[in-house]
Amino acid sequence: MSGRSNRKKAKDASASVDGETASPDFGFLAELVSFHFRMLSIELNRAYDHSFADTPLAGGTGKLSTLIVVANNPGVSQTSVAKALDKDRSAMVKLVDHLEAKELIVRHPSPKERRTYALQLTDKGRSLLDQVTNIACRYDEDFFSVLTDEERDELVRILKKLRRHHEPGTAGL
Amino acid sequence: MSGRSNRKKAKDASASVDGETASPDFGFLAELVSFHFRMLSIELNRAYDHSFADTPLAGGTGKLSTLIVVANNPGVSQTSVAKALDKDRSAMVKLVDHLEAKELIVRHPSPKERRTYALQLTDKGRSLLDQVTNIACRYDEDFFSVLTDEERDELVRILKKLRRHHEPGTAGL
DNA sequence: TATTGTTATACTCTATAACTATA
DNA sequence: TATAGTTATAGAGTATAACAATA
Repeated sequence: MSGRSNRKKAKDASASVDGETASPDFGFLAELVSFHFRMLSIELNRAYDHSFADTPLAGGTGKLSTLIVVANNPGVSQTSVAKALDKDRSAMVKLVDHLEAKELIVRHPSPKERRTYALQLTDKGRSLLDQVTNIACRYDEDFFSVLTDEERDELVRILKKLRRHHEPGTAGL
Repeated sequence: MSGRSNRKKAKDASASVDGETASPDFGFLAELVSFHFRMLSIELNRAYDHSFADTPLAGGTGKLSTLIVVANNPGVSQTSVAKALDKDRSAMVKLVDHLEAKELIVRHPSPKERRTYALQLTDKGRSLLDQVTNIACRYDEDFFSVLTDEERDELVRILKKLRRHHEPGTAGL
């Protein structure tokens, strides 16, 4: 939390005067890890939308991740899925609504708990998941294909380490 | 784009049957780099909102980044800022509207280009930026404080490498 | 024709609050 | 009282299309 000041005050290339240089000066923004993280996050989401454009799961990653969690945990409740994906209960309602409307998921009445639903994939949902699994893996491979295997492993390791310290609830990965 | 299959088929801990285990099975989602990236991204954004809650720049990172880019490139046009931050022109309009309404930024008429505005910070904007700079740096430090210096440097290096290959336009970092 | 700023539209995501029915 | 699902609302982010003024 302290004693870390090995930041470069580079600011080399683009010292703009009238503000209309090709690549503007980002100031201390370029020194923030979170800035680079966020900028890449934009590209990652864009690549996702592009890869899944011709798919019923197009538009945000919520549908795919929900479908996968339900597929691997038949009978889950909405709240469980929401917690797993770090989403809100109310957000999950709309996601399940959407997936149910497309007949990919069913809300079964839960046997023990009359408050909850037991979510399950339909045959159509299972079939679709089989199809998009290839797209998802290729999308992920392609996006990070620039990295060496060592860099990729290191990135995953660092991401998991960060998640362990920032996710209060489900830090069991 | 090929020849990379060192994925572990771990799936150790939580093999749920009724779907109501503490931590559900994420299936192949847990094998995607993008999944871990996205999950951490949620926490990063949450941490930002928390850090800037008592600030005129609360609610999204767009206001802060815009303020910084304008501060470091006095006289930039809206489109330039939009391109730099990888945003849409129409999105930038609302951001500048918001910052202008709070008297942090002014839209000066551009001397040469009558189509464009020359954006500049007001004294109030400069003053605010001075204040929030500390918050921004502390927010970034704190979030990644779990990492060693070497891990942090490696993370930044990998992020920049990925950005270089995925940002078509402004890859000059 | 191309570009800048703008407006309108639409959908995702996130967050909050309040309601219902169960427990 | 606590929880699961729901509904409503709100703002941020992203994307597209179209328009007027200007180049």
